Amino acid sequence: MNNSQSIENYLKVIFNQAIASDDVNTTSIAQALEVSLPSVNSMVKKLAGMGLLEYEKYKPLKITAKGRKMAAMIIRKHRLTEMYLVEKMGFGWEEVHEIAEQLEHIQSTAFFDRMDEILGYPERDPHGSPIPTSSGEIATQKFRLLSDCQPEELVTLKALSKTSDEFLKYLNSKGLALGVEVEILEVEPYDKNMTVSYGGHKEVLSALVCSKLLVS
Amino acid sequence: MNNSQSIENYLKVIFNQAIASDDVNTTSIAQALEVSLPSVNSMVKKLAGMGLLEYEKYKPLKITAKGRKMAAMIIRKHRLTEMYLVEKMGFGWEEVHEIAEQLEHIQSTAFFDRMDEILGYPERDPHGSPIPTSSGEIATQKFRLLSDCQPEELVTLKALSKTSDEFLKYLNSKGLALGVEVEILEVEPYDKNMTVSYGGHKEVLSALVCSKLLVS
DNA sequence: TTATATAGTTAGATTGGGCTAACAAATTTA
DNA sequence: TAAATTTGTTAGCCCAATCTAACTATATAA
Repeated sequence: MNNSQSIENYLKVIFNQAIASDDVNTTSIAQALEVSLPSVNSMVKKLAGMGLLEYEKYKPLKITAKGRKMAAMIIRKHRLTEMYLVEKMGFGWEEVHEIAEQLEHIQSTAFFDRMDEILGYPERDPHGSPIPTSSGEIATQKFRLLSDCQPEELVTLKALSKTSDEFLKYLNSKGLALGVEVEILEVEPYDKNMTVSYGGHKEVLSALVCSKLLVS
Repeated sequence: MNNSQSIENYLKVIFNQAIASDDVNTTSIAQALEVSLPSVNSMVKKLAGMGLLEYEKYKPLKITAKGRKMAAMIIRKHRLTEMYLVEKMGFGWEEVHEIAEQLEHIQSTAFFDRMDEILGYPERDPHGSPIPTSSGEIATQKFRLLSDCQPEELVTLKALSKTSDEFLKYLNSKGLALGVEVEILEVEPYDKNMTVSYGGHKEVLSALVCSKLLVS
């Protein structure tokens, strides 16, 4: 068996960091997975041996095409699962990450392909992140941050950038969901708090919140 | 984390063997899991240490109430999954065992409880085996073997005793499914082959097949 | 009832994935 | 540019789960 859960978790983290910065460093992997640096070091060597990474001592890591593809398949499983749990099993978008973290390691591709089919080949998961296709292609995110928008703009909430259960619960409490149209009324220059309007009422959103909302 | 997949697999096998013979021996566990005897020996000690088994050197093993309950929860996950895959995802009954073997190790009980709810709290899985409740109760099988029936009896196929993909495919090819009414026409004394009638046609079923069909 | 076969156990090695402690390279910053 | 900090590496250990080889009980059969 070539792919353990451990290997898959490393690959996923590395893939995600490669999107942000192309070069990946060992320390950030260690932090993301909450393991020690030596653990990362030895796993990185193993992944390199499997042709999933390019590794040279003391140099930044690079993920290979093979590694990228394998990571995409894991992320596909994760995001299809999240979508299925929300759409077909009635879970809330704040409940599904945890469950999908476990299900993404299921080997059977038939299982996920059937989910995909039942869902009608969705392009995005419940948090607006793109779902890789069964051939490993993944759409590039092309949304703006709400925090980069100006007063008087009218935008639609399309996705979230750094989610967590708490953040999702906060959004629930504010009635914010994907697809909601938001008008920017005012930006406070000092702390970048935004006063916005949606669903017929006004809200003040902090800079922290606005930096996690992707709109178009 | 107290329950690894390995522990769960041992427990499941031990539970199943305890149904058949109450006392369980090490060798049969080793065969079922395809591991060596020393591996079983050390795992058995660990399970005993966890209070799931009673173990004394050179004596037959006994599963404790705690062990039985934990095994029931794993089997519940397995059988609910099989039912869900067949009823809600369109898989054939010969495809689901493999997938359920993996899904049964998912921790989230909410996931399985939701399946249960969506399925309407089914009592049996697609192969007629009872599904333990969320509190760990499991219905006792009270069917007869088709091979124990006599000519002129009219029985209904209720469950299967020793399934495999090949056996299920064979049943598919013969149009045999749970709920089918079968009339026993003749039993050949020499080899116990049965001539039966169902769905408007006659078939001859071997003793091997008849010994795997549970009827009432 | 003794010999043999079977079942169970122990000792010790191996592999995967993790750790700490100690050290080396690279990068920052004074 | 030299010193200090951060980042990456190596050595060596641990634990879970497996294995083989060697041994001990128990059960079976001559």
